[in-house]
Amino acid sequence: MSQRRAQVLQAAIELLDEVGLDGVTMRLLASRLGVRAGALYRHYPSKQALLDAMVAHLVVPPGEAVPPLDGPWDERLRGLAIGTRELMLAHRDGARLMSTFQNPGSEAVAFYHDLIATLAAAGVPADTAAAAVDTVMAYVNGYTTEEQARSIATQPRELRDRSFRAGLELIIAGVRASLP
Amino acid sequence: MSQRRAQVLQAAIELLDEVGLDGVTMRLLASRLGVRAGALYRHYPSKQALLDAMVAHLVVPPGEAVPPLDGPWDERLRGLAIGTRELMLAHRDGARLMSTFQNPGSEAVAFYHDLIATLAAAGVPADTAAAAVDTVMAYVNGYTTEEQARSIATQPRELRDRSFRAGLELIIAGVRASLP
DNA sequence: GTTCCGACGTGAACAACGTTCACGTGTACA
DNA sequence: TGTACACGTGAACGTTGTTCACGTCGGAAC
Repeated sequence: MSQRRAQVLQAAIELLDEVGLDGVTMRLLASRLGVRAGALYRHYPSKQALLDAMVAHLVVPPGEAVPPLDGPWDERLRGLAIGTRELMLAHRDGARLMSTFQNPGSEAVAFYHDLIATLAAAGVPADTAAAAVDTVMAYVNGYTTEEQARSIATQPRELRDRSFRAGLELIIAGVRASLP
Repeated sequence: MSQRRAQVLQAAIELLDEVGLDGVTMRLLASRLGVRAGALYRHYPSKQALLDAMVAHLVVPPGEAVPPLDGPWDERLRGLAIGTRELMLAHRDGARLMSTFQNPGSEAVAFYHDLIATLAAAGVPADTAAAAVDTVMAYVNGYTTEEQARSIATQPRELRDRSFRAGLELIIAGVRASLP
């Protein structure tokens, strides 16, 4: 990736945290870089392409390895859920930003299948494992999206954490109850 | 509600099903009514107000009673989840539209508390009941949002129903396992 | 019957958005 | 010295939500 391209991406992420997703404008981003809006199209063919690059950069910060995914199956499921939520909460409107991403990406798909296989190896029936992962992901998306949409002047972080964990443990208990 | 106001709302919902949420434009909506865009502001102070009215109309079609909510607690929880998803799937981009709504509305809050009280009366501890409702709602939102975002050229409705039900039963099983 | 009012709509404008394009400008390499 | 390339300019285009001074028309009041 070109040097300038990376600078644009970096500035876009910083701008996101400052003004939120709706505030990220090609003109405003350009002005932060001391440049006119048209110049950005030298580096990204469209705003959507830039948003996609932001998601990819936030999901897998280059040079960082994916978490090991060890331990019993419930620990892995918990790790997936908590890690994903943490990723989304790390930036303003993180959940909404992720949902603008349509292209799942081959490594994300691979990660998904790995996780299911891992659960299966840990004793969870194949179809239950798939349902468990899907359910947890839907839950995390739904919970975190609403959490960030209404994050102004509501409960403190600790309470939201507790509430999130309570729902997660409910799902895990359901998976456990479905084991042979 | 004024006569014309209701016509605008009706046309907006029809337009939503035709062109999707992103296609709903004040100018296009006005042209469907044989009118210029500015005229719409006689009836709704902003586009957001119109979207809010659409959500309110779809959630509680005027003149229709809320479902009875009887039976054992798991039946009620199932009814909530399936009914909410059905509501969202009834219109194009329904889930995304609902999520543009910030104002929960007093009757929605009342419904929420009623449901929790109902679960409690059916033998679910108060905090477990609240967690259960929150978790189910987050799950439904997450599942249905993704479902509609990727609804083009994917699985048929029946398969998506089965997958949704599988996740829902997982959560219900989790609640059951948390009972004293 | 005239007057008045309120509901409704017009048409033109405004600011902001994403995007395009012909054109510059400087740096580095042959 | 010349040329290729990366980068940026500035002005425009079409679209969006929104505003506002101005019309029009029907019905109620005097």
